[in-house]
Amino acid sequence: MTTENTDKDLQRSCVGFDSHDHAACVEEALAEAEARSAAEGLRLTPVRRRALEVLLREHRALGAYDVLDALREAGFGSQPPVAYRALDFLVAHGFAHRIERLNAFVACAHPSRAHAPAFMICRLCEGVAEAVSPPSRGILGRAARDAGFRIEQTVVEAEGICPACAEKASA
Amino acid sequence: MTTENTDKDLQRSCVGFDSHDHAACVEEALAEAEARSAAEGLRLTPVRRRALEVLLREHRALGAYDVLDALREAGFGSQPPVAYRALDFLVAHGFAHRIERLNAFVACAHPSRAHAPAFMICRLCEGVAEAVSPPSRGILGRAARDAGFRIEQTVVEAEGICPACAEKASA
DNA sequence: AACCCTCATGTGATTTTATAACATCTCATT
DNA sequence: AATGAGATGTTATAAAATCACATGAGGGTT
Repeated sequence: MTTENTDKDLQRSCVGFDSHDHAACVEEALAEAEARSAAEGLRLTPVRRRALEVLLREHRALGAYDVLDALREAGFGSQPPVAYRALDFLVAHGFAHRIERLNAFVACAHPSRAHAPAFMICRLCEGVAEAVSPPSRGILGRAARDAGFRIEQTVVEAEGICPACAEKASA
Repeated sequence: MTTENTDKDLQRSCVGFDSHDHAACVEEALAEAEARSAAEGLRLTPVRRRALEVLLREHRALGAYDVLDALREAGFGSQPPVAYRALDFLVAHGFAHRIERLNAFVACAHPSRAHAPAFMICRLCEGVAEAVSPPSRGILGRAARDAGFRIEQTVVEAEGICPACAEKASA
């Protein structure tokens, strides 16, 4: 985690897909998560908080075992359930999302607001951008209405090339 | 596979999500696949054909290992790559789709026509319905255009309750 | 304080899903 | 017959996820 700054910086520059003050953005998101947890009686325990921090810092999709490595290094348990349970909590309460396509997880970019997330995943830099989507619109909403299908949860993910990587590739 | 006719019938009645002459639908789809393979020089070999037939018959999402079991029973190889390779071929050429949410595969409901598929997955009967979607519309298309993201592939899946199961539940 | 209850954590073992690596086979072409 | 590309088969292993069970930490009650 400390030996690959070049790679990480590339990823960050690509993620979002715009640049920003990342340290501040992590702090802010953590503070917001704590505030909401307090308000809603959620138990954002040390492991859970740390797992969220890891996702926020990396700012891209991380596998459960990547998170587990980080948690182990931070002195928490070292078995898979440790990571999966923390991630389950974060996903269940909207602090993070699961990216099905990658079997991986990202911190939510729009926490504390109900939304059906849609993701753009860069195949080259692995960056993940989250778009807010008005629920029940688009093809799925229409098809569901036509079919009489009751949607409970949606998975909307696009894989492709982000602007930064496209530019890099063409240069 | 032969001892659960009741369950399978329930599933079938739920899938699509409408009823139809399933045997004919399977035959038709296989014939169509063969015709297209011949036309495009694709090699729809015995294993691949059989894998497609299995998916068509079940008419719901099957895990790779379910398909493998069926292939083994049919006298083909019994190791995972046998199923994964056949499924890779089917997916690559649009005869089947992968359902990321379920780590499973379904036969394509609209083969021989380019489309970005969208799925409705019933949480109760495991039925899967496929909607045709005009490419690059809806939330993803808009978000991608705004972000300058070049979409190569999309995953659009909704999980919920199909009409038949909803009716059954409320009855 | 002692008790109880609930939820969270830690660990070992296992299951499920997927791929790597390599030998053999098939079949069209030369 | 010789070649070569693609398909198949097998062994082994990797990657992702869950099960089962013991322990622990905090509340609330008596």
